[in-house]
Amino acid sequence: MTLDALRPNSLVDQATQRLREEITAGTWAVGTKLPGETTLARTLGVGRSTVREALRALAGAGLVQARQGAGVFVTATTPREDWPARLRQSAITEIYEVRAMLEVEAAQLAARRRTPDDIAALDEAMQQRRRAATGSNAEFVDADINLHAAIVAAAHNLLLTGLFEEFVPSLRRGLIDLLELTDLRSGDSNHGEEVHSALVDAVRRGDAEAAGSILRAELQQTLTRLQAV
Amino acid sequence: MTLDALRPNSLVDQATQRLREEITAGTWAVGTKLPGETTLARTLGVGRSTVREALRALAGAGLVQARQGAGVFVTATTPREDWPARLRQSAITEIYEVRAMLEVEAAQLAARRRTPDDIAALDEAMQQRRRAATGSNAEFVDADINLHAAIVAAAHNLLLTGLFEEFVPSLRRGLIDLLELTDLRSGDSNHGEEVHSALVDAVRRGDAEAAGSILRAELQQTLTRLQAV
DNA sequence: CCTCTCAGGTTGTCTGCGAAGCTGAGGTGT
DNA sequence: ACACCTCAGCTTCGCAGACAACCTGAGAGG
Repeated sequence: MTLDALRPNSLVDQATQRLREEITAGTWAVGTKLPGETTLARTLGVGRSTVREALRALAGAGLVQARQGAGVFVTATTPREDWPARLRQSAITEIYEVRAMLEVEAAQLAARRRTPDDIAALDEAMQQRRRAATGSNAEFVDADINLHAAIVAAAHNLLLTGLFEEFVPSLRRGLIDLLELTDLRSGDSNHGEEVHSALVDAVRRGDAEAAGSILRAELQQTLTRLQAV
Repeated sequence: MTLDALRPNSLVDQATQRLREEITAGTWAVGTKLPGETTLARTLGVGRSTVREALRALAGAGLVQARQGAGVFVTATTPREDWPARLRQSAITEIYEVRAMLEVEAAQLAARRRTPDDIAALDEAMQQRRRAATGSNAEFVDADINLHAAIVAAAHNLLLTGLFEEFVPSLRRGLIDLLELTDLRSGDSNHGEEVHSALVDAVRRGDAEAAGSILRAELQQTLTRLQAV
């Protein structure tokens, strides 16, 4: 029961919420000073310590910043996005779609930029995926995702790598569910071996077009399967 | 000078940091209860209100959650990724590269999924971009980004739309800088008019291949310009 | 074995106090 | 006229104490 989250019970939570709303609404622009603690306490009708804790909560969320002797200043008007939560709420098909966008292009970049180290990592991940063929669905999915992560890493774009990592938990859940539901691996426990092998080879050869199209076809196929479930 | 951020001046900040470190280090697993406020105060050598404010900061960051009468519980061991900050730190070329990945595929999806409303929005954004041709670099960039945002929106993937919005601030800065430095618009204040017009038409016709390749070429060109700066 | 009661512990909130620090007005010296 | 200094008034910071509200688990009672 998430009833706790619905009722903004404590005064601190209420004060935090009201202040957050005013900040996001733009009542105080970025860089401007908030009213003093005592003033806020009077206007909100709460004690000073309550205001202080509310401001601390906002500071923890990255919206304000206090400077002793000077005041509390607005540092941002938009709260930090909670992407993990957002990913949990999004449909698996949407997640997979974005993942496909990132990864197809990443594979092309990887084919152009891969270093010997990258190729070694790809081979190792490929081996691991083969070994995981005898394991559980979760183990197989983990190995599969690791291989894909290695491809993304070979694109040598740190932002992209971080973004992909953000997707991994949702991806993992979605793929495991897919395997549980569709029996895709039955009789073919090492599902997708040839495709992935071809993909790694394309990256090794530096054949960007091949890498991109192989991966696009594979991801597209899985996406339609996901949509069918 | 960002010296303020480096020295964890206040006791609350120090307490917050120490608690955060312990949580991320796994001293207390997710779901477990932290020691009581009075105990923490004694352990950390600070007053109870100081501990309370530190806990509020962690709560604001999504690491802990307090339940009156029960205690303070760990809700996560990894802090929320601060993607805006991460984007600010990333190189503009990396940002632009990822943006290109997302947007090229988004344009293809948009060509397949666009509704009459989407097309109306695209036309409106295109008009606005033409009008902004007489304005400042910042205004022109804003109009340009709005058009691209409209294309992404037409792909009808909420996750993708949110992701793109996250990129906008960094994109805006990078593009404005590029215009300031390269004089790209001098003598051609409505730079890229034909390309964008062709792009919108491709989406209107539902020609995914054309939309994708037009946008890829355009973004690639800008990317090489960015790398040259 | 189930239910109720309750003592002890915990967080929530307020108030008062003093310390530390910033800021701008106004004076001072050159 | 300009640069520098001083300082009063504001702000946040931190502590302590008090009490309220609430949760939890142990033990009494059915």
